[in-house]
Amino acid sequence: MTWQPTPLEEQRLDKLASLQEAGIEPYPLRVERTHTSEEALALFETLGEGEEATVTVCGRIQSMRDMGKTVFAHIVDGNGRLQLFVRREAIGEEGHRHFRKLLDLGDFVQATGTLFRTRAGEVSVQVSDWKLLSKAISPLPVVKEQEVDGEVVRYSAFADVEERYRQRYADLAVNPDVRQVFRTRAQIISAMRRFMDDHGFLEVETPILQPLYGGAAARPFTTFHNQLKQELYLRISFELYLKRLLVGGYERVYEIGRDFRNEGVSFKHNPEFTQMEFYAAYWDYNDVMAHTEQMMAYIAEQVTGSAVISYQGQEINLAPPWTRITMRDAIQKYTGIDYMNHTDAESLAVAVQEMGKARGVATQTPPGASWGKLIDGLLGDFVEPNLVQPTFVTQYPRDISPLAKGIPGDPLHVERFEFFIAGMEMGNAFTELNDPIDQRQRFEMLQQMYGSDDEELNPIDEDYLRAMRYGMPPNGGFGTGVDRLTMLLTDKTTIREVLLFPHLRERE
RNA sequence: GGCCCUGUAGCUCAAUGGCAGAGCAACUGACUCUUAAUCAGCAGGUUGGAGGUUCGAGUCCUCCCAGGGUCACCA
Repeated sequence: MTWQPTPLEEQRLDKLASLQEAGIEPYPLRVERTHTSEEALALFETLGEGEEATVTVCGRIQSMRDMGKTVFAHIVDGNGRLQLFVRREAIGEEGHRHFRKLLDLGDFVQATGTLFRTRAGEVSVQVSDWKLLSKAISPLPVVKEQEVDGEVVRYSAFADVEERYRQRYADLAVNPDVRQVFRTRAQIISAMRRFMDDHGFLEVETPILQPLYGGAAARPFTTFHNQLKQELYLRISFELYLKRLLVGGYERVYEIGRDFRNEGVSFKHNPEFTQMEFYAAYWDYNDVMAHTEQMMAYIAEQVTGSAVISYQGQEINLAPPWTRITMRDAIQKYTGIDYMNHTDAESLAVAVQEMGKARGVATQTPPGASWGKLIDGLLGDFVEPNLVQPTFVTQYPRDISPLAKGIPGDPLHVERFEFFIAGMEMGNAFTELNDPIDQRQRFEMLQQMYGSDDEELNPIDEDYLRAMRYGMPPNGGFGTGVDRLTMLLTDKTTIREVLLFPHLRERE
């Protein structure tokens, strides 16, 4: 949609013209900053009696209080804010008038002057010269803040969630706490990367555009390469490529990147999301569990200063060791059903229905759901919400775990775990299947289970099987959602608050 | 996709079916150090969109759009 200036924008365009008439360049090329606001404030504290310091600072005008002869303005820069004290005697009649009349909230300015403390006690810049750096045409939402008993109270905050997401730049510009969320997110990823690097893992990048998709049960996005005349899929996981690298001789690899799943959006689902997966040769899922709990505690400590965090008013302790419970015990504990007494889908569905009736709760046993799917459904409905403290749920049904190694003597389970924190699934891992014959059978079993028109059915990846036939070391693998981890460590209840530009429906 | 809720000035919000309002921002001015500055004045609207009921609709009805919640779906 083309831009039609609003009346407020027309006023600012008029000011822009006045500035240019006065010979002021509204979008100059060069900036002469000597100090950030933070540095300027620190510098002032080091000054001795009678000492002076001149600084040139830059930032966006956040507030302006015009007292006639004197104008007080706060500018905000990357890490803080600073008050400008603009006095007519100090900068001359014209500079004073232009500052008062032609600048607006939202403009970027540069100001030069000496640091001093006002009568009210705030360290400020006594401006002797200023320069416009960028004229803002559209008014940012006005946010006023006041300090009451050390707490910052905000007024008229920009709060409409839809507009905040659609215009994240404006959200970030006026809401410092939002800026902080994404700093924390960067720290989380940085700490995760450090932990992996320090444990001998090699960071790699594998294809996002893939001729075949796999590694998860999800519908992919499809696209097309014109010159190759080839249909391509955006990856739904990294798994099959990372394990090829173990065949190639790397012992420990990981990747942090974007996965794409063509599914519904919700408070914990976005069509593209960030995952970290790793694979370690000679590890089994017990080793992966130990690594997981250490890593999560490390990240929390690095980011929040403690392995004990607060999420939605609940205290959560990420320090190892975490609770470990088998799937069978977990289901039994929270539903009363021992699914080993119902080892086929039909019988288990009956047991689930009876349990639901007895407890007066709705249960879902969709026709055609496999035994494993039913168990997974019970986990999601009855167990997951209770797992507030970090918990590993271990030993998953084989039929929903086609890439995990079986447990010897147990035809129904595999060495797989998921871990849960704050009632949310945070990750998935297993002792990886490295037997190419078994793997082919698992893939073929899936083909029968899903039916050929089910889009969640992964095509059989013959190249992956070929790689495995060259010999893949036994290994443990792991995947976790970085967005959900960020939600946890920033105390946010929706994934959109931790994505800079969450996906929204197109308007009009 | 089902159900529920929401959409009014740039921002935050009012308005029993009866003249669309307030605060902040803007604009005009006053003011010797203010900090949600203050004071005086002035302006700002297709009430998300399209229909309908009614003498009269921001308000009631239908459809559509967008968002939120919830359920379904989603390893």
